[in-house]
Amino acid sequence: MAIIVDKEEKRRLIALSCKGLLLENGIKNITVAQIAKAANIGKGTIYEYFANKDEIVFEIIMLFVEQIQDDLLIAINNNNTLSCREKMEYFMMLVFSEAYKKEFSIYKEFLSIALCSATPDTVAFRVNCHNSFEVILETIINQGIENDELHQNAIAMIPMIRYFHTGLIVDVSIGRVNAHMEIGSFINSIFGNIIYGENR
Amino acid sequence: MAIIVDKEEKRRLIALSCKGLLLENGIKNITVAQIAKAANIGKGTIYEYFANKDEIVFEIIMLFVEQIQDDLLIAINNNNTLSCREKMEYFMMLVFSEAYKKEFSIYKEFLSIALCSATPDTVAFRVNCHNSFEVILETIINQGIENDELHQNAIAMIPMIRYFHTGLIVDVSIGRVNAHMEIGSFINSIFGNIIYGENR
Amino acid sequence: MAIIVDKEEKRRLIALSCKGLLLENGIKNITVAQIAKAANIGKGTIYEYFANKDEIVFEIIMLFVEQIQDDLLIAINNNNTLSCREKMEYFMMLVFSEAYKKEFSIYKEFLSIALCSATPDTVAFRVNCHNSFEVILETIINQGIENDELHQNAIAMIPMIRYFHTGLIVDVSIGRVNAHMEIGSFINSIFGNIIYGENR
Amino acid sequence: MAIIVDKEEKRRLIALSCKGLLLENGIKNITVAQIAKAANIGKGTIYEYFANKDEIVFEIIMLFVEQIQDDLLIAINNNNTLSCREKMEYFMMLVFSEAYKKEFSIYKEFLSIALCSATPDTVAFRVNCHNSFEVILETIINQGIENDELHQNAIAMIPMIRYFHTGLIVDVSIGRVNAHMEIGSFINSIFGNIIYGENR
DNA sequence: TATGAATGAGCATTCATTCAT
DNA sequence: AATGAATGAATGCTCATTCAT
Repeated sequence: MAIIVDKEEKRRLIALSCKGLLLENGIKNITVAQIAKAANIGKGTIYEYFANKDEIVFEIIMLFVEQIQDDLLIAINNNNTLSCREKMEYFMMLVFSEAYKKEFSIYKEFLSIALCSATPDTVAFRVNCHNSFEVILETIINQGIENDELHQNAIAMIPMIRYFHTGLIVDVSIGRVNAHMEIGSFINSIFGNIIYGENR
Repeated sequence: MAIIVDKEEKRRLIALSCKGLLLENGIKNITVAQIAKAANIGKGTIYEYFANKDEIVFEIIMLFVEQIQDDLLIAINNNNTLSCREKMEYFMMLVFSEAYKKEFSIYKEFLSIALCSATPDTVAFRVNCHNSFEVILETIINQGIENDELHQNAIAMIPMIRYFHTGLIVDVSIGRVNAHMEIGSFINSIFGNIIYGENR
Repeated sequence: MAIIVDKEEKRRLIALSCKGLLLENGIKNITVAQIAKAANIGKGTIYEYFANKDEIVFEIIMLFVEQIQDDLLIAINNNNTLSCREKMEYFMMLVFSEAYKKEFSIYKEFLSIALCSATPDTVAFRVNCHNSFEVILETIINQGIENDELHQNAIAMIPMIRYFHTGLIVDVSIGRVNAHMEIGSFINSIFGNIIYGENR
Repeated sequence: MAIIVDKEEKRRLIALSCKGLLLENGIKNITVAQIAKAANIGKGTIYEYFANKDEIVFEIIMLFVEQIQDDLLIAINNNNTLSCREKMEYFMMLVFSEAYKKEFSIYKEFLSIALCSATPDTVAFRVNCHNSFEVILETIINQGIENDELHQNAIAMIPMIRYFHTGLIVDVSIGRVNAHMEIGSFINSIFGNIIYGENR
């Protein structure tokens, strides 16, 4: 009896074989030939599982981003000695750390691609990223509320934090911005009860 | 004697002729042949004024972004009846408005390109963008401080607002985010004296 | 299963299809598009078998020069009624004959290219040419020694004969030199026991 | 009264300004723009004195080769302590010496160009080169005859020596030939009264 | 006479995708 | 199901030459 291969499973396997390739070359410079070689299959076979190159690239990126998110989640959950504030700082800094240099550049490439080609798939994936990100933030903030580090209404900050974080990623990539300092100020303004509006 | 041309001036002129082209096709799909045609000059002439294609594209983008910033500045200064809060909202919403749809997409493309190729020129330009943006914000916030709409320390918010705004641009481009709503919440949290940190 | 092609064999076939093309246009004016058309394959296919245009051109030239050498060898071996002196004359004259006009011009182009771009491949090939040339000369000279037409030490002349011949090719190409006459004199000086140095 | 410039004189002057340029870049990579800059005149002006680029290049090359020949002549005449044999060796070796490395490569380029484009001008120039070369050789050989180093008939060797020398230049450029050794053997065979033909 | 701005034909090379086997 | 040979459209850039001033 012939082996029936689960297409979705095979897509994953192909994508998985390319992680190293992506880290070495970046998304932009990858070719289908390289992917086929890395996955140890024929070029034609790729097209049995993916409609076009973009689909493959996307599958690999998804794998990556999910990986980063898992890392974040694990890192946060495994550090129960940290305060909410510390966790949030840790959480926001992780992608800027030296250890994540290559992953960071892949993430930037994802942003770059996604910015200009908002297909239903990219959108869905990006929404999914948001959610994962927010779940983690929620966990952290909830702990903060329990610890009396934060008010109940801090949950409402989540989208804003996300925008801040994304914007920071972009500006760190482009300009001469010091991520650590900016995150420090930001967290300070949250936890420091700084009031900007005049109380009238 | 042959005509002596002001190179910098000519660069501008060439770039200017291509604004429409860029709006139609987007940055990614533009070719040197198209640029030459749009500027009504020969392909070779392009290379008398620009070292390579990237330089031309960059010049055109600069023109665009500067235009947007000028529009912002004028819009803010010409609306003296608006409160600080209204101005800030207006300021943050402008790029998302229907009238700026095409310019918005050019700006996204700039971000997309800059994210993955941080040349000294892109960095310098991006830093310059920051500054212009911050100058406008400062004007708005200073007015708010004078009006007693904002505390003195509100000036410190500027970088954060910028990151928030950039992040929002990215997420609006990629995901299903409602810019108007998010900006509303954000401004609310600034002007509403919402305290997130527990007062201990 | 897809067809597996012998790359080396295919290189030869492609080169072979271009012999006529080269003879018509000369090496300098050939384009990859022409080569592809002559070989009746796609332009991209060329690059499956050759790293760049130079490699293709080189392969075609090799084909030509090998052909000339084979012709020489055959001509020499098939004319056993000729004396050593006659054979040597025949050998040196062949490339200048009307029948080899086009091949001669290809050889000149090879010299022209090789003169200014001594890659390892050109060098190896040229060394190989030397050797073939010398093998033929050796055969001829050995026969002369057996026939008592030449001294034993005549073998030592081989490199000098080769330089003479190459130099003559260059000068015939460039100046108004009569190959037949020059070869005649040269052979005369060899077989005529002419002594140039004073016997002291 | 306007200055009437002798066209031929101006051609020379332009060519002269480019000697350094040629030595740096080689003939192949030179552009008209570079020539104009080096000569400190406009690009258009070049075409007042030369019909096309080839003509300019040719003028520069002529200058060079003449220079080399002058050097040779001077070197030979200024070394009156040398024997005829030593002079001939010196004469043949000069172009291969380290001091003439760049000039040698220019000469190779000349050969390369001339091999494939035998215009009346190139031919005339090449013939002229022959003559200069032969004049020098004649001087050397005549001295040898006076010194009893050589027979009267040695004069007849001149063309052969020239072919040998040209061939050697080509082979040194292309293959792995040791000029010094080959010249040594050649001179030895001339001055050593080696007889190749059997005395019957 | 001198200029230098403008030109555009010309060309090697890449790579996603197809399809015969 | 798997393959990999074949493809050809698509594009940035150079540079000799012209010609208006």
